[in-house]
Amino acid sequence: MSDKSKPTTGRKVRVDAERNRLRLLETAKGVFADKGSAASLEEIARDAGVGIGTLYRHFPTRDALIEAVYRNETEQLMAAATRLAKERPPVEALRAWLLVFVDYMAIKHGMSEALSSLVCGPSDLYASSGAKITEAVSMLVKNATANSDIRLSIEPLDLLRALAGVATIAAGPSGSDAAKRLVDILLAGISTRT
Amino acid sequence: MSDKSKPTTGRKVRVDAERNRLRLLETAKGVFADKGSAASLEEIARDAGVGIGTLYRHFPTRDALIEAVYRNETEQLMAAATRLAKERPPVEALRAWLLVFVDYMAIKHGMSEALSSLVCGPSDLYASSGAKITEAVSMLVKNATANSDIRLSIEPLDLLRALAGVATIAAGPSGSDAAKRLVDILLAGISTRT
DNA sequence: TTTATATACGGAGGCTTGCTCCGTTTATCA
DNA sequence: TGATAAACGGAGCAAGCCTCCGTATATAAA
Repeated sequence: MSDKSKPTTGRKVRVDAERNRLRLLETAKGVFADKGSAASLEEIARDAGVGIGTLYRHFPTRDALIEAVYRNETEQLMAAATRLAKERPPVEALRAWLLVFVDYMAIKHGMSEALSSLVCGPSDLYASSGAKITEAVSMLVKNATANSDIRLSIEPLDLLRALAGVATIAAGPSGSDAAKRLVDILLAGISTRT
Repeated sequence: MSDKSKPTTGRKVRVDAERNRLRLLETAKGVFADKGSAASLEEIARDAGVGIGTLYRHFPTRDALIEAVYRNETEQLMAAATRLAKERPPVEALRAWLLVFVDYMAIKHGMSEALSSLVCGPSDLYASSGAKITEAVSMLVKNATANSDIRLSIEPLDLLRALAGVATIAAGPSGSDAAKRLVDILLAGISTRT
């Protein structure tokens, strides 16, 4: 993270460019949360007070913008995974993290949609963020299996996909509750304890 | 099903109208499967060899078309539920039906997306089809709980939502396998047997 | 068979949105 | 204080959604 984004030139990054980039990210976060990731990019540019051309220069595709917006969120999920792994016994850490995941999806309405694509990734677009989340959940799962708390007969990511599915489809508070109950069912389903 | 759609008049339904209706349904099924339910309606009309106006007369909204396309599918799901409930013990019937559900979602790529909306229904659009599927899964679940095979701590529909989520997000054969493993985990999670 | 007419057809056209291109403006550096 | 590389931003084209209405035709009556 020490590069100035343009190592090929001596010029510093212009402050207006960086400012607009941040304004766009902030605005996009709000708009995506409100209207889902299919929201109008023109609206985002307008709300951010920049031209549509500026938006497209910073983020050449819709997906590039989405990825940038949610990179921050995925990093928080990663951090939570690391912290929980240290603080709690394996299976509890896993449960707690899954609940954190559900909360993230619930709070940011539109985010669940984005996270779905992200968790999936037949496209390479979300590859880096997706890889991080995979890493997080895999670590938690590995700890729990090593401890013989659970037997895993499914890809760790598929657990997230199921949660993402419920949260995506049934948005709102009731969907969140459903997702939380689903966490218990899933954990019971893969538990070695009777 | 004995009405001629226009009981207010003596005229028969014109054969060209019915033919175009069927062509549109058939074409839409293919295009939705290929490109998801956001596919261009103009393309569907073009492929079906009719004008865009004709498409809109038969199906005033995109959702009307989607609903019509998948009504047939949901009826098959209903039929399968009824049949399985008669032929097998409760919990097996439930498992078998969930697997049928997964297969449906896997085979028709684009359908999973439509079914997601359908299974959800904050909109009334898919109300009738959604209600049928709810009915089907509820019956199977009720049988199994009455038999004390499972304890249900979650809405039956949420089971489908989880499956839909996995199938939607991870399309293709691997997604299908994942969804099938998920069925086992879910059933283990709500089973009363240790 | 011929005629009358209800009904369906289909595309032009108005509108919105996605995305590109390029002339104008401005922050940086010498 | 220029020179200039870089960013800005909106005009403009393409594509899609949906409506409207003149034209074509299947059906029913004579």
